[in-house]
Amino acid sequence: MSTLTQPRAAWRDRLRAAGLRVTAGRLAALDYLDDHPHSTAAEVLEGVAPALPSLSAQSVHNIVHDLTAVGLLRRVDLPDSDAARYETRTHDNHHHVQCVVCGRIEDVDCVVGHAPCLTPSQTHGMRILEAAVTFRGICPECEARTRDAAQEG
Amino acid sequence: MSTLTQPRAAWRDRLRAAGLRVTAGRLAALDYLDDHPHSTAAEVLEGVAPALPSLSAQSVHNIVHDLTAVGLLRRVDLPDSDAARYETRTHDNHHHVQCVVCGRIEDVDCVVGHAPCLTPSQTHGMRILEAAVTFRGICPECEARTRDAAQEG
DNA sequence: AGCGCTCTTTTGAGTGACTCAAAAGATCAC
DNA sequence: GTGATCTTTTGAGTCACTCAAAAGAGCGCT
Repeated sequence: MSTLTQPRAAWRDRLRAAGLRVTAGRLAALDYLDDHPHSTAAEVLEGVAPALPSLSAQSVHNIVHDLTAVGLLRRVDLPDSDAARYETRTHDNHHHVQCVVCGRIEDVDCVVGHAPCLTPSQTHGMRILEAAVTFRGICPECEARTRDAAQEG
Repeated sequence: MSTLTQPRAAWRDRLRAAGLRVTAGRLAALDYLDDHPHSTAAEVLEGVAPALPSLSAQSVHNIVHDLTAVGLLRRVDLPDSDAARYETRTHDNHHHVQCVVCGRIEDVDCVVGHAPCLTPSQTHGMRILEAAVTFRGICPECEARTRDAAQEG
């Protein structure tokens, strides 16, 4: 049922290549985040619990921290979100759209080469390394629901 | 010595217009944030303490929350920042550059009309309301310091 | 100017994400 | 298999922020 882009064997190789040991917790977290991008540490813990009930919240924090450090995960900080989120899509500098109503998060590719977001008008002398862009919007479902509610009134 | 863009009398009027009472804490917080943009609640508390030692941390949280709600302040959520930041520049949809070394934050105007950041390639059907953009870079001072350190090695 | 209703601030406790540290446990090179 | 080393666990602690009730201040009204 899952739509994993990386089989477990690939994760094993990438963990080893990063100099990290292959553990059940790390594989489970990578699998879960591959299938459920933009999850918080708490969500990873909950999602992994059925298969790995012994995994502690602490370990999940260690895991996402370590895997982010070696580039196997990317940390996503969204405005108005209390907890950090993580995803397996790394090194492609994509951005995110979030529905302000339901909180749904989707990826948005950044057009490499054009990257208009990387050329701000004034940089205060700073050399720009990257741009973190979060679009806030309303998804079709929530917009329809809002419209329906308005018509009923 | 201060470079306030708004005299106190203006803040009084804007507070009253928003239906809020004029209190010493609110005026002090507005003054401080006008002079020290992108400050956290803790920084506001510290900066205001000399003039208003009785003001509690709780009150500062109330103040920035309430003033943000009525549009007198704007909340800024920066990646890798544990605390929310606030500024008096509202309603002009500007963005921010942050130095990844020293953490310095500067404003970046958004070119109204062109606003390339508001037209992502795919929106997943979402109607985009706004884009929150944070540029990460290195400020001249930190770059020079890095260069000097490299030459010494 | 003074009274009093209402909004603010204060005080105190509590939540939730995350960190630090030491001991128990698992991984992997040999 | 065995042991050194890395991970996980367990437990305590920090920090930003919230909730709630009582004390206090602002301001409309007379």
